[in-house]
Amino acid sequence: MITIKEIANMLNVSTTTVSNVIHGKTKEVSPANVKRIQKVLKEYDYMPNINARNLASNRSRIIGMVVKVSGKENPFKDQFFGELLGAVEERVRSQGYNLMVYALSDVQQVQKFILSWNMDGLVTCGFVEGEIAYLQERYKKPIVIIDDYDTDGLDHCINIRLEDKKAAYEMTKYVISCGHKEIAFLADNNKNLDHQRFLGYCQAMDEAGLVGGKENFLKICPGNRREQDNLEELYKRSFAYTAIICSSDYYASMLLNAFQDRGRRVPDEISITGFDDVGYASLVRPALTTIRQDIQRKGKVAVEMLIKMLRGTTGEVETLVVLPTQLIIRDSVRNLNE
Amino acid sequence: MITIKEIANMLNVSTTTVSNVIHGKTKEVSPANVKRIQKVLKEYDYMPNINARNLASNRSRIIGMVVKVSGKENPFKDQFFGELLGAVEERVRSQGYNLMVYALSDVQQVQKFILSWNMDGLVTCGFVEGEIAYLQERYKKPIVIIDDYDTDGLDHCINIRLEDKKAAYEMTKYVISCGHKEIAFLADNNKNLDHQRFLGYCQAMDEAGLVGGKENFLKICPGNRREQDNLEELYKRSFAYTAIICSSDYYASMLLNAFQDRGRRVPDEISITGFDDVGYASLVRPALTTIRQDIQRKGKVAVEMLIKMLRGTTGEVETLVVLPTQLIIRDSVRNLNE
DNA sequence: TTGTAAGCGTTATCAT
DNA sequence: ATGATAACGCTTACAA
Repeated sequence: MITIKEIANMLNVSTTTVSNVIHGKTKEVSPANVKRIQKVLKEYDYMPNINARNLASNRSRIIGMVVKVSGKENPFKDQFFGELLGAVEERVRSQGYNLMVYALSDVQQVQKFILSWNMDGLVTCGFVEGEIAYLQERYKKPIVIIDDYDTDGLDHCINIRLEDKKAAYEMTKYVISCGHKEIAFLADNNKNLDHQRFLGYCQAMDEAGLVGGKENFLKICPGNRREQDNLEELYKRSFAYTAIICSSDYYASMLLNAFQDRGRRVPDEISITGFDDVGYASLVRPALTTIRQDIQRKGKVAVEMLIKMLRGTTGEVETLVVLPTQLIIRDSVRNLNE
Repeated sequence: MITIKEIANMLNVSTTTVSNVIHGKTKEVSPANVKRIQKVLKEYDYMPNINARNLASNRSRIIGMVVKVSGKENPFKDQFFGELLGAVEERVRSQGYNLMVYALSDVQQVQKFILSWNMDGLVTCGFVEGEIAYLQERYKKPIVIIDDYDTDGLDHCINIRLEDKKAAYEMTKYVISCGHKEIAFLADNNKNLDHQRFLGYCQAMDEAGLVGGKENFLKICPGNRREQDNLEELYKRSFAYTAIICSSDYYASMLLNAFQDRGRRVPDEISITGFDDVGYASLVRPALTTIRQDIQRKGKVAVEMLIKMLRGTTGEVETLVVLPTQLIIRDSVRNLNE
């Protein structure tokens, strides 16, 4: 690969002049030289050495996307993360940046990578309050936090999430409007966004004079060897309900199959709802009644907010973006009024 | 962030000495200095500036993953790519490299990025013969090509793919063994790996004295506004068959729903098979009879082969890896013999 | 309009 | 065991 210095020597000009042409500062260079230099640039297919450029200019044009994992899982197996990543990549690239991807379990690792590479900005997913604060303290550049709670108001950090509580509230209200009274809520934990969804469920139950609360929180434990026991137990407990609000399409589908395999008909005998509206939500049978979120947009907005901070647009950048959701009614909830 | 030079000044030693300690070459440094330096290193939380390191050492520890896209799609919406990426990321990271991800439609773009960043290696997906050759000519470092045909034997390139033809052959034979005679093959094109699968189908049909061939190739065109017309047409044509071999679970599921929505029962009235065994293959109803491939392993092997080339292990590195597949029998094929 | 030269933070060669 | 010092390729004052 040809370098600036080599070109400068070839043409008997200075590296400054070549550099200026490369960066389109043609006003500072005589037309004749612009031409000569551009010709060589093209002829030798000049490519800048980005490492050198970064070192000299103290920036990197790298944006990191790091998603938190526990254990050895592959988070991108989940359609949600895959789609999110794709949207982020597109935005990052089209804005002239480069995307580095990490699945990490430890903030210290995150710190090491973003500092060493001198990354210009970071998009994170799944880290919680203390962890973000840790990062924010030692990494003084923009951070976008996706789908987290309790991380508001940190300096140079932006939160992006859904109206989780409202969405779950509306879903629950819809199910109640179909005549259901014994309704459970299911998730794999009760923190962060799952907790918000749980709160929405509780509120709707409360307002309808029905009993929600912790005793109707069903915990699902997928991915370990007790999964089958867990499903069996959930199956048994499900007889106490006519409907179950699940915090993801993934769990809704698992339930769907576990129940149907055991001979329980959905939605005739029990109704099930999902969350996210991922690709297969409309593919499973019965098709899932669910909450749609626009994952693509989430990724896009994330990067755009990041870039806005990067450019340091003098106008203040909002520090929180809450994306809308939409109730999608399909076939997995039975109308008991009919 | 503290630099080597600063540490050296603080301790009145040379940068060489500090550098040696950083790299664990403690034999070349007096025990006393090792201790003093390590203490400062820890105390000030030294992080190397990777750009500087890369510039000086003429490597980058970056591995690029680039998947070809046409148009503005998000390839990572497809579970296959998501899972592949996750596996690649894990391997890359655990080997001490860093992953940069691009979805590109143009090899020239690829060239620009990999050369500018001085990437140590590349994993590609979806580029075809001429494109790979173009890259290989100007990028003299290891390239791993996933799921491509007609790219064999290029220098410093490794191919990784499935026994596509054999898998389709076996699937077709299985369907035939269930008593089917009118069997179609469905894909969105007839090139590359889809073509290989088509060939496997043809061979099985041939051997059984049945008629396969182009006239029973069904072309599906998803993702554009003619999608519904296309599905309607496929529905009509399907009456000529008792079974359809699809080249992906994705298409099999689409068909499943298009047919069932129109009142055609699967598998009672028509059988459908998939390919890949992605997550929802067992979630849709009827659960898909399909060909399983180990995507996780594909990604893992890809990176491992790449690293092997990188290390320039003197033993010759194989230039082609063909991964096995497995026929998974579920409920989407009817046994006509019973 | 053009050129000189310092500096970015490392690595690595070669003396000492 | 330790230290000077050049080199990596580029950006950017500053000078001419």
